[in-house]
Amino acid sequence: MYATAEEKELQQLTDKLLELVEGKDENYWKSLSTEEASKIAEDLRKVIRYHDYKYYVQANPVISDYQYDKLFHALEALERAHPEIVTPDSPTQRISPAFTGEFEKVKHLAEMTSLENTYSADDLREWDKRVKQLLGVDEVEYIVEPKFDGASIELVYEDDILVRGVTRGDGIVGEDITMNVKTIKSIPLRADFSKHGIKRISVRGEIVMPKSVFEKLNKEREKQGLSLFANPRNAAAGTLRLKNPAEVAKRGLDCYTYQILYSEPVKLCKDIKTQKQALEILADCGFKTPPIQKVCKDIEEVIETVLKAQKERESWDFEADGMVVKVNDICAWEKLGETLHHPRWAVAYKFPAKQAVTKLLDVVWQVGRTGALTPVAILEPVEVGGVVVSRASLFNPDLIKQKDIRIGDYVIVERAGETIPYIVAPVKERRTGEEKPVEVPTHCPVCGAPIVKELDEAVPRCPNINCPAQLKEHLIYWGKVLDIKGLGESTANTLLKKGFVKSIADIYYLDKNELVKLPGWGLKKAENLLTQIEKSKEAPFYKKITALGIRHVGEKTAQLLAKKFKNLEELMNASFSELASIPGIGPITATSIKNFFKAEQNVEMIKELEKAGFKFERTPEEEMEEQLPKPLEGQNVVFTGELEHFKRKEAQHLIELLGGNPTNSVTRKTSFVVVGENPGSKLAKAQKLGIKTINEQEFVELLKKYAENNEEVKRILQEKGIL
DNA sequence: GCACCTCGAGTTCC
DNA sequence: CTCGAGGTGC
Repeated sequence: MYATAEEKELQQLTDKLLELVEGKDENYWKSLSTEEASKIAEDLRKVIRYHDYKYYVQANPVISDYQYDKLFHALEALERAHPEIVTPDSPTQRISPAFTGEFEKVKHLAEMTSLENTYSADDLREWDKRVKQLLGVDEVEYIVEPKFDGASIELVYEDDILVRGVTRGDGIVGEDITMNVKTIKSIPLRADFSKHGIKRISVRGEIVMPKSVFEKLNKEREKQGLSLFANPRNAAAGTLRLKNPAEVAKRGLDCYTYQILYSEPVKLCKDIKTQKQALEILADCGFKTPPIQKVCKDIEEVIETVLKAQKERESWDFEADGMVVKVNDICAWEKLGETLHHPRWAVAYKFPAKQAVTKLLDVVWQVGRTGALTPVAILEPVEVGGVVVSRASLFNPDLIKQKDIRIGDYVIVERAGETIPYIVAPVKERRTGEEKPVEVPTHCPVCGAPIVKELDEAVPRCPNINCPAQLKEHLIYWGKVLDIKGLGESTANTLLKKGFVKSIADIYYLDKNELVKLPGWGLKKAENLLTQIEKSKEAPFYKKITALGIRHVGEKTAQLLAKKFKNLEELMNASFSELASIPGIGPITATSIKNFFKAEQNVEMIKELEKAGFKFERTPEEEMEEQLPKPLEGQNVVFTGELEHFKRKEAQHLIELLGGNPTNSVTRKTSFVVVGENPGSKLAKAQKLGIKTINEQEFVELLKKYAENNEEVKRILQEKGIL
C-alpha cells in the first residue's frame, strides 16, 4: 500500500504537522485564508489516513494515541473554522448524525451468493473431482481463506471514494448502511483504485467483531443489566443495525475484504486473473484482507491447510466458522458457473460447530463437598464440537436469573476452551409461554436440611455436615488429594451404599474378605485398593491438612499451615490471631479453620484417623526440604499445554522441589511459562505481557542443570529415563 | 477503597 | 477452564 519512501515522507509530514498544530486554538484557524486552511487540511487528512491504515489495517501503529488525537482534533477544529473545505472522504466524516426511520433497500451491483458447505476431507475431495471434471483438466490450483463469521457486506467505490455499503440481505437486495460502515476504521473512505485503472468497483467483505472486543462488550452489558449477545456475529450484525453511527463507532468493529465482485473498466478474468491477485489489489488499496490466503497446488494441500487452521483458530482474534476454498483462476469461475444457490468454483469447509441450540429439559441441584448447591442443566442431547452434550453447569442461581434461563427454553450451548460445555443464553424468540422459571430449592435434595444462603454470597448451601452427599464428595476428595488410586467416584459410591464407610476413618478398617464379594471385584482389585489406602498414611503433612476439607484451605494454604505448625495439635491449638497473622491467611480463612476444629464431628473424625495409625505431622522429607538448595526461589512458573515427559502435576512438583512456585495463571509476576503441545490461552497472555516462554526441551535442560544438587529431582529424572 | 493477584471449588465427556 | 471470593498492597 505505502512504499517505504512514501512512509518516510508521511512520517516527516506527521512530525511537521504535530509541530504546526501545537498550541493552536480556534482563533488561529479562523485567521487562515480558505486556501491556507485547505492546504493544511489536505496534509492532515493524508497523514491521518496513513496512521489509520497503520493502526487498523496493519495493527502496527507508529505514533502514540495521544499524538494521533492531536492531529485529529486539529483537523476537526480547522474544518469547523472553515466549513467550506470539508470533503466527503475526510476522516472527520466517519460519523454522521443519528436518524430515525428505516434503512433504504438497495440492489447490489453484483449478486452476493452463499456457499455450499462441506464437513470433511472426503467432501472436499469429491468437490475437487467435480471441479476437474467440469473444467476438463487434471490439475487445479486453489486458494484457502478463513470463513469469517460476521456480517457480509458489499462496498462500492466510485472514483476512489466509498459511496455505498450494503448488507447482504437476500443476496440481490440489501439495506444501505453506508453511514454505519463509514465508522469502521479498517474500511478506507478513500482507496486508490485509480492506480489500478479501476473507476468503479464492488468489493465484498465481512464485518466482524474481534473476540476480545466482544468479550469486553458483553461484560459491560452484563454490568448494565442488558441482554447479552450470543456470539460475535450477532454482536456485529446487531451493531450494524443501530440507528446512531456514533454508537457504532464506539463498538470497535473490524472489516476484512476478500472478493472483488465487479469492476470497470478493468475486468475480472481479463485483467484480474486470479483470486490471489484480487486480494493483492485490495491490500494495496489499503484494505484488510484475510490473514490466511494460502495458494494450494492440489486438494490434499487444501485439506492440510484447513485442518491446520482448525487447530489454530482458537488463537485468532476473529470468529471463523470454517474455511473457504476457491478456485484461484478467475476465468475458471465463469466456466464453472453456478447452481441454483451456490457458485461451483468455491466451497466452504465448516469446522465442527462450537455452539448448538437444544432444549433445556430440567435443572437439577448437586450438593458439593462444602455443601454448595450447584444447578446443572439437563439438556436434550446435542452434538457440540464433536461430542454429544447432555449436561452443562449453570454455576450458580444468580447466573440463571441474570440470563433469564427457564426450564423448557431452547438454549445456546457452547463448549468453552473446547471442553466444558456451558449455556450462553436462552433463545427468547422461541418461547411458547409454557417455560417455567428455575426454583432454588428450600431444602437439600439429598438430606432434606433447610438451605441457607448468606446475604452476599452467590451460592446456597446445605449446612448439614453429616449430609450423605457431602460425605461422598469428601471421600472422593480424600482419595484425590492423598493420591489413593482406585478410590474414585464409583468406588466411593459402592462403599457408601454397602454401608462399609460411614465416616472417612472407616476406609482404614476395610475388610478384604467383604470387598472381594462385591460384584466386579476380584482379589487383585481389593488388595490394590487396600495397599493404596495404607500408603496414604505416608503422605506429606500438608496433603493431610488439605484432605480434611477445611473451607478456604486448599493445597497452597495447607502448605502455609504445614510450614508454621509441625503437627495437627499445634494447628488445632493455634489462636485466631496467630492464624490470621500468617501471610496469605486472612480473617475469613482463620475463622473457617477455627470453626472446623470446633465442630464435634470433625474432632471425632481426626481421633478415629489417628487411632487407625494416621499421623498428622510433618514427614522427615518435609523437614529436610527446608534445607535443600532453592535455585528457583521466588520464581513463579506457569504451565500450559501437554508435556511429553511429565504430567502437569509432576512438573509442578519438580518446580516446588527446586524452590519455585508453580501457579496457574499468567500475570505480570510470572517468571516464565513452560509451553507444551496444544497450549491454551495462557500462551497468548504470556506473549501479550511479554513474559518469557520456554519449550519442554528447554525445561528439561533446566531440570538437568539443577538435578546435580538435588537428589530428589535427580531420582525423578532417572526414573523417567531422562538422565 | 480499589486493583490486582491467588486460591478454591466446581465441572463435561470419553 | 472459569467464576467467585479472599488476601494484599497501594
